[in-house]
Amino acid sequence: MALRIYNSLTRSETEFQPLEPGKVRMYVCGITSYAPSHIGHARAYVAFDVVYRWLKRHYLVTFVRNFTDIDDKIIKAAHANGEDPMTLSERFIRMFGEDMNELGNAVPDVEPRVTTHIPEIVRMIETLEQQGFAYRLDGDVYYEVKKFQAYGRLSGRSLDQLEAGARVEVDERKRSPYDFALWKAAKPGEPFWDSPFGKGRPGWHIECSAMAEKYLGVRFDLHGGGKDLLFPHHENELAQSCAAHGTPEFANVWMHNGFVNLMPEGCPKCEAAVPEGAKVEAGLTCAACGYLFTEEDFKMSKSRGNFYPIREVLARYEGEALRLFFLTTHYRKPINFSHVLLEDAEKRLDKNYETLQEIERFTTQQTFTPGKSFAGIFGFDPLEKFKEAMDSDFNTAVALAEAAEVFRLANDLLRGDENKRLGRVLSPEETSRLLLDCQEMIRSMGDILGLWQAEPRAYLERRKIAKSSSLTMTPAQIEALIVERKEARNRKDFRRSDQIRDELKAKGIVLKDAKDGSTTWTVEES
RNA sequence: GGUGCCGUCGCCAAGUUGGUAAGGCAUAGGUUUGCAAAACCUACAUUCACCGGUUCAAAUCCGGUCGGCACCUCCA
Repeated sequence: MALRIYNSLTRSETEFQPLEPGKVRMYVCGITSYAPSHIGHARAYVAFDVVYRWLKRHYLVTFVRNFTDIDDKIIKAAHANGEDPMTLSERFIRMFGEDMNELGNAVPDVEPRVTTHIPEIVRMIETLEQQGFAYRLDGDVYYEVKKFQAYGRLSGRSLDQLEAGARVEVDERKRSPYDFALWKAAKPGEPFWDSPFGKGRPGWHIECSAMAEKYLGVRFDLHGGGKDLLFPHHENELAQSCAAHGTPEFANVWMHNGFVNLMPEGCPKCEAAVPEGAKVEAGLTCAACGYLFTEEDFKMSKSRGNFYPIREVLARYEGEALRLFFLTTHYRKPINFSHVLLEDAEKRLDKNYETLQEIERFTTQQTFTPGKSFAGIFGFDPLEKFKEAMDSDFNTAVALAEAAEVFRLANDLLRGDENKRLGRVLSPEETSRLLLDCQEMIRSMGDILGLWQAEPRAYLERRKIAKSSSLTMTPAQIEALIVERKEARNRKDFRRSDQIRDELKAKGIVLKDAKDGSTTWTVEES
């Protein structure tokens, strides 16, 4: 089956055909580095990371994601704390890199910055000026949207419609309120570069056009970003690039991811609206379902302005859990951010790693004999269905369902008694071989989704430590009680052994007895 | 005012070129266990906001109603 992608430009899902056989060139709009990146960024870049990984399976991909490192907001933020704009920008770029790493996102092939591409930008503005698409105004240079026939094609609006809406503040000097700055004259105290238009800096939009051209050419395959960028950012990029290149097309396929919505003023669990005048604060319960509001819920409601920094989330949850949470919803649909859902994702991930650990334990202790493959024995191939899901406009929700099937089968195999699906008992050798197949499938799916790549033992150990922070006992004390319980069990003193179990349970520690007689412990999440 | 999206089990969420409802969490019963935990098995939407239409057949198409959201201004 061929890969089909929803194209914002045509508003339809179509089969993907690279411009150049075997190769894909993609551009994704990066951040403006003036503040810590938020969960909206996290979702967008996880979504496009999966796109990148999937495309890499079939093509030689060049992935470009820029940094807009000079901009009004950066200058403003820098002035606010008496810092050099470049220093501030650099700091947030570094933070962004750390956040992306925690989320398991691959590093793009090129991460160009505006400030190191001023000549390319200036050259493009000059071209636009020569072609009659730009005009100068008091040291600024503007793009004249009326000169570009197809303006509005991407976002599906006409200039007439836009002007009827008229929510932009009107700058009387401009020929149209929708004309946008290609170059901005420097005000005193602002950073600037010399140019034929005077001292100044690039406007927003032009940097992406110039850098895309430099690294990907006049035409390329994919252009991505958040839904909010569709207008005006992408519309303007398209207008600039086509005008400067004298071509009717720019990116072949435009992809836009849906938003992360923060919870409204209501209960995060049952979504019951908070009655007028009622107080919502941490420690109170929801009248409808009894859910206990936490500090975070409250904070989230207050910060509807999109500011939930990635690192605040990562301080409490595994980056991989946040990733899994995003992937349970198709990338184009909006997703509601909530702690309840994130905890679900984290629990699911913990169980996945427990299964992976069990597989490892079993298969390293057991030899296997070659024989029929997984698909040959079970009569179906989860990997094929997984691929079909990915080919359907990157349907990670369905892909995840296929992965869940493999995990269930692996657990079934690990039980060691009659296999329910096959209706017979498998030999250890056969079980081992099938488990290795499962492991291989999970690794392979995970390689695309950016999940399940950690060493299970290391992951589980880290989780245990993270969850232990609220514990009143040290691991050594716990281990000592486990030893005592084992002795009690050996002499069949179940009263004492259960007493120890209950004691630990009360402190949030759950014991797990394995078949081989060993006992492990996990921390119950509060 | 303009443009677009969405409303599927208690919660999250697939499915919309029409053909008889994926998966996860939760819940109930069972197997297993000295007891647990985990795991596995079984059950859990004759129904897809509502109303009407097209059709042999609709969650999927058409019209309408109600409800939620986004964009048109910086924003992933």
